[in-house]
Amino acid sequence: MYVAFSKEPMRGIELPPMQALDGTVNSSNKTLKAGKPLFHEGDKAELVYQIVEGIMRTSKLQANGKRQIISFGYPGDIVGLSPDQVYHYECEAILDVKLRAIRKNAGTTRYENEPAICDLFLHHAAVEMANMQEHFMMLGCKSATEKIASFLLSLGERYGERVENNICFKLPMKRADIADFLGVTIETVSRTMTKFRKAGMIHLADAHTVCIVDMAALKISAEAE
Amino acid sequence: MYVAFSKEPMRGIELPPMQALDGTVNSSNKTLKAGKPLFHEGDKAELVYQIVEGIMRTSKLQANGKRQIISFGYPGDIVGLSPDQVYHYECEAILDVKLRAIRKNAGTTRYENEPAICDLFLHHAAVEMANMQEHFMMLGCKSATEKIASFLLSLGERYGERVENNICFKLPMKRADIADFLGVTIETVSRTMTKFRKAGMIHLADAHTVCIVDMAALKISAEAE
DNA sequence: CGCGCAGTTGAACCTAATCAATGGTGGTGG
DNA sequence: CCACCACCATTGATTAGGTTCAACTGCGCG
Repeated sequence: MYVAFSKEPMRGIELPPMQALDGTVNSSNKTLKAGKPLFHEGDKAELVYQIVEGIMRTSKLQANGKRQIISFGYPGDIVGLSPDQVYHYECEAILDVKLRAIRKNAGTTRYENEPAICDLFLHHAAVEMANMQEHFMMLGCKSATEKIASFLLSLGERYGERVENNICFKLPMKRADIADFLGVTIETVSRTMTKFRKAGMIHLADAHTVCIVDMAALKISAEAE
Repeated sequence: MYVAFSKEPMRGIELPPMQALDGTVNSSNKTLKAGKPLFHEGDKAELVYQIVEGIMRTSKLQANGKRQIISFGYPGDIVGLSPDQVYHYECEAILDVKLRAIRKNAGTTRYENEPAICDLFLHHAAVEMANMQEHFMMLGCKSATEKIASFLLSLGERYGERVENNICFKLPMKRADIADFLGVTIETVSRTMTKFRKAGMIHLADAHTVCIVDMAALKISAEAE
């Protein structure tokens, strides 16, 4: 689910056979329009989902209105796992999404009797935790320039396609999402992207289409102290 | 394992019966002196541990030498879980610790055949992830003053004892650990603690013994925008 | 007694936030 | 079909919070 630095391949194929949920036909699939919430922090945590198609964001809100984006969820990622009976974060669609409900939390959060699902979730959680640890480095140790360079590199590594020797990809999220993911302001994201563009490190066909032109320079920007 | 805001009680008692590991007597227990490492990032991940006594820290290092403390581990917490065959962070003792090795990762990271352990780890992981999400808020959304106030409050809530109407507790870690946990400098930690002290919000018997004198004021400092 | 480490305090600097204005784009309705 | 509006992104000027560099203090231990 994490964007930052994961080398983990998508795992959508590894799911155990779909279960009938509540006996309701098709209750195990769901679609959601871009911008719509899947659940909110504090909602009763009934279902765990896997993203089949589209992109989501998970986030937490502070009392003062500030928001921290926890992760961007891509196909294969799992959202909604909770240690108790409520969700602990917001989850919204950034693009139109298709989801599979993997499991209904029928009054328990324990999985002793479902070893296949338990193992799937645990493995997913361990991957996610490793990625979250990378994200901590991002938030705690890096300058704004380093954060944005790292962010672009990680998206390029994972979702980029080679076009005429450049690595190109879409930035489906808004500048505000990137800002809240990296713990900087919208203005800083914008200024830094412009700086990279003017330095010839990236090319922006439009605000949401990035080509990494000078990978080496971008890597230096991502690690420079 | 997380310090920030978890309401989860200690879970040391919930462990399944101790397993014989490699047939070696007592190989399942371990002690470590303060300051000594349990494992390093990149080490082969053979064992998962539960802290029985003492306090640990887990951290990651950047190329430029900067360090991010991921968590402070207290008794009951689990360290060493990994999605693959290597540890992804450093783990060191802050005080002398006693550990139980819960499981040897004998060439696999999957737990389908051990539902009790899998469920234990998954539940722990879900708690930990919820706590990490709180830590993201800390790093991404809060000012230095808010970070340090929040940190003191969370320690007070969890480990504090009431002494003459104040909440008192030990800060076993160094200022540098707190700084690297919160993503600020040592000087900022020191200055902010002094500020709280001079404002009559806390009392410091020594640098590692805190009493929260004015809880309400500290809570305001932790949330003020 | 003196060394070394941890913590505190001070002063100058700098990065990124804030405040403010402008440019661009997509969608809606006249 | 075009005009208008709302939202998003960019850019500029100023400010402030936190870092950096530096000096000093206090304590534990050989």
